Amino acid sequence: MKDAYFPQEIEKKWQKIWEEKGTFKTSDSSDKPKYYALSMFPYPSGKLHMGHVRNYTITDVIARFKKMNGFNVLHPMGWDSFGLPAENAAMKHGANPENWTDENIAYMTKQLKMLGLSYDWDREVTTCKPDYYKWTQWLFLQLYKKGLAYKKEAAVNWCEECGTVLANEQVIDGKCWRCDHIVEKKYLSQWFLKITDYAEVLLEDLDKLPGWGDNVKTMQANWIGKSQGAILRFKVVEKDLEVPVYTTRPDTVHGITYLVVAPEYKDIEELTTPENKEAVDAYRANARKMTEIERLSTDRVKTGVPLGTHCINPFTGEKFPLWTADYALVEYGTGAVMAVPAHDTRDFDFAKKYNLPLKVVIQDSQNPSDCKDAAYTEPGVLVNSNEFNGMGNEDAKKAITQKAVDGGFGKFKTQYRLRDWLVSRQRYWGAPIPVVYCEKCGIQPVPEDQLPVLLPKDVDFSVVGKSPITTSKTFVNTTCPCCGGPARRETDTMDTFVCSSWYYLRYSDAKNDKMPFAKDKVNKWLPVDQYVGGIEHAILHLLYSRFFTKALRDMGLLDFDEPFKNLLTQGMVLKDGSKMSKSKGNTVDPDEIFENYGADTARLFILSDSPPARDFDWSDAGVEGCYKFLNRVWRLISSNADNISLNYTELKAGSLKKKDNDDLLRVIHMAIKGITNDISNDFQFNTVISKYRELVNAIYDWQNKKPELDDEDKNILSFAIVSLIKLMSPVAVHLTEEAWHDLGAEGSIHDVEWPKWDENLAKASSITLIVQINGKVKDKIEADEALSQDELKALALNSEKVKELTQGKTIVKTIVVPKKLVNIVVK
RNA sequence: GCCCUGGUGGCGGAAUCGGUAGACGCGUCGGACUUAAAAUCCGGUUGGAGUUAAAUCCAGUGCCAGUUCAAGUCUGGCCCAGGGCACCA
Repeated sequence: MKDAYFPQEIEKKWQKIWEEKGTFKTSDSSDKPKYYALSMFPYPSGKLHMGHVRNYTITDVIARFKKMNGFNVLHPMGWDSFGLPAENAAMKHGANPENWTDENIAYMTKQLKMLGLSYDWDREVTTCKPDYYKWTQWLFLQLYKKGLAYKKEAAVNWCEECGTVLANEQVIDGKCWRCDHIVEKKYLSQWFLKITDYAEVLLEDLDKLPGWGDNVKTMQANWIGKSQGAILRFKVVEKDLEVPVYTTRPDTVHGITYLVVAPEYKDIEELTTPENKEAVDAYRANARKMTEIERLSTDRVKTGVPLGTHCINPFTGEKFPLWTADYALVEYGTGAVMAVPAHDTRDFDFAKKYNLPLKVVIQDSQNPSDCKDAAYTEPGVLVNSNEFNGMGNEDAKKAITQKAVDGGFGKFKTQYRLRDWLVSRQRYWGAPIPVVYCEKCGIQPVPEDQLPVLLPKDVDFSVVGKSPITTSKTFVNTTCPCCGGPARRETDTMDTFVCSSWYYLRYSDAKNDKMPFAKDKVNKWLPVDQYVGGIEHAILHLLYSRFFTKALRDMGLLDFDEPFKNLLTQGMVLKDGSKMSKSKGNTVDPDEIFENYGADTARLFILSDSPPARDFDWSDAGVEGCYKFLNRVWRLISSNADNISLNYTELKAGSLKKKDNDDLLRVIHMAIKGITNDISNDFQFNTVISKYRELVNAIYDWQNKKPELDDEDKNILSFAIVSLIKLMSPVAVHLTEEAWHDLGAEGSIHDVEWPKWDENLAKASSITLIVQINGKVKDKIEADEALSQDELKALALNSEKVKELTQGKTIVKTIVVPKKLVNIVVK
């Protein structure tokens, strides 16, 4: 074994050997229980960043740990390779998105291999390749057959910068998720996936995911936005029309003093009198011009105009006016709101501004309010509400809705905020939506035996204002699969999130050319046992994937309800307290770290300083520290190469004659126990690495006190070093392999079993008894752990310290915690 | 406004059940080795009081109460930071 540690040399060597020997291939047939460890696959943007390094290292260590613990592990990797950056790069450089993507994949693959990740590359999936997107298209057709994919004209989010529509989930604070451009509303005919059919079960099944963090589950629950209430219908006085409203507060129905419809409400023109038309039209035109951000700003002063017509409250017979105001949203509920200014803060503000009346119908019986200064929105008892007076408002919600049901003017209603998923994109670099339009036959799905619908090559990427794909004559013009007549192909492609909604299924059967995956294989490997990725996908990818899994289950393609059993959302990688980004110029290039320190140092460091779920602050000194530690480990092994034998005798409790050797044996067992528990318990890799250091420090300390080693010493040292190598092998994958072979081992360290500990040895030989007086530590006594509670008590009371401090005081009582502590309570 | 997460030394962070607060590392200070430096090794490092040095004592886990023999940990009420949702009726 060489004296000095040369990571660059040994890392390349082992990467090559592992690849040749297929060390990390996964077999479909194995007696071992399965374990599926998965990182969110990357977009091939060009180069890995530290966020990738962190993500993949975490998953890799998990995969290796599970493999050593007897699992048949699936740990695959692939590329989320459709999407706009490739197309933008193509437009800028006159290249083809495919070439740009391929080059990036090749470079990033090389980087992943340099990191020493244990992927089974035979299962690689690349979403932009026809052998993958054929099945994305096939799945789209299955959704279409089930009525879960449909086309409709709707107000949609449009990003001018990206030249395409976006899903609701891709609009962040009124801006495009990708380019930050302000999103506009457009009326367009677009393809949607009917995720709303699954709103209830997507919400309910969050309870089946104890392995997900509450933060992600709450974000999804908020996004789905379930509320329970009622639809109430109000007759219009001047017209033969009704206005239905959705409300969660039917208990306040007697307090309605006006009603608001959204400026885009479908019957608004009918509901406007000729005298009010001019003002209403102007208001609506103005609302149209406003951006979503302006319109949805909560601190904006509410505005509106009266329509001139009125409704009748069926509960009171009272007549009240209709208004239009942009605080009513056309896309939620019915697009109309019953206004109860006394019990809703928004209605209160609006009523105040326009001097609309206010009627109190709910009161806190202890402390009634007249609601002159603020709306009363807390629970209470009904007043001014006819037969419901005196009823608690929660009961009244049911009773009043029931009256509306009985009277034929209302019903109970559960409402969700979740909207259907808009999946068409007016871009080239995506999976073409497999549909053609025929003048005679209408929308026709492409027959399955004609899949894939390939992306055309004869496109002009320099076009502005439309999708490049529309410039391909060979693509656009086609024949109708139904009548054989001339037809036009759909030129929209699918949102990349469609491709990524099922890739984790494909890994189970990546080479299948008859099906997206075989049912037995997908059922064997899925659900994913541990999914690791960034929090930014809390709603987008993770919600879409859950929807896909449930839809595919209902089609009989698979037999499980949820795709990801456990989810670890890793924190961001920061530098100097802020997120690494090119614009801030605080990025660290993984290549430089590999070159200067090696991949093992990078892996060790990225796991060392913070628990995986928390943000990680990159520091150059920290990297240096990890590199030094690996050198220290290397020296420990290389300087002892002659003293270490892989054929050491197994050491049991009491088998060692020397006290210091027995102590070291205990330290080793404690390390095995501690490290195993830290990984098993939420993957606390930062403390795992502390324990590596403690073990190494302990071995050095032990050795520094021994000028000469006899047979017993050599035996315990061998056990110590072999245990250390095994424990470190999931993290320092190259160094441990090199050391393992230098010590004369035959097979790979990555095929050995995880070490086991003996409970009797995983603790110190004696205990430190803590002696407290009134709960404060006053003394520490080394004691035999076999001592009884009475003996411990006696020991504590006999301590000089205690005698001194209790002198002249009364001992009220004494609490003994076995093997740990004695607390003496004195007055 | 609602929801989630977090708040512990100069810094990152540790502390299964309520039972030694600050593991391990970074930084820093001192020492050894060296002609010197690097590398390496050894030691100190929460604050304050105290002492030639020690011993020792006091305070301390965002704030205020509470429960308990004992609270970083449990309960109630706040404050702050990060993230999510938001005129959703």
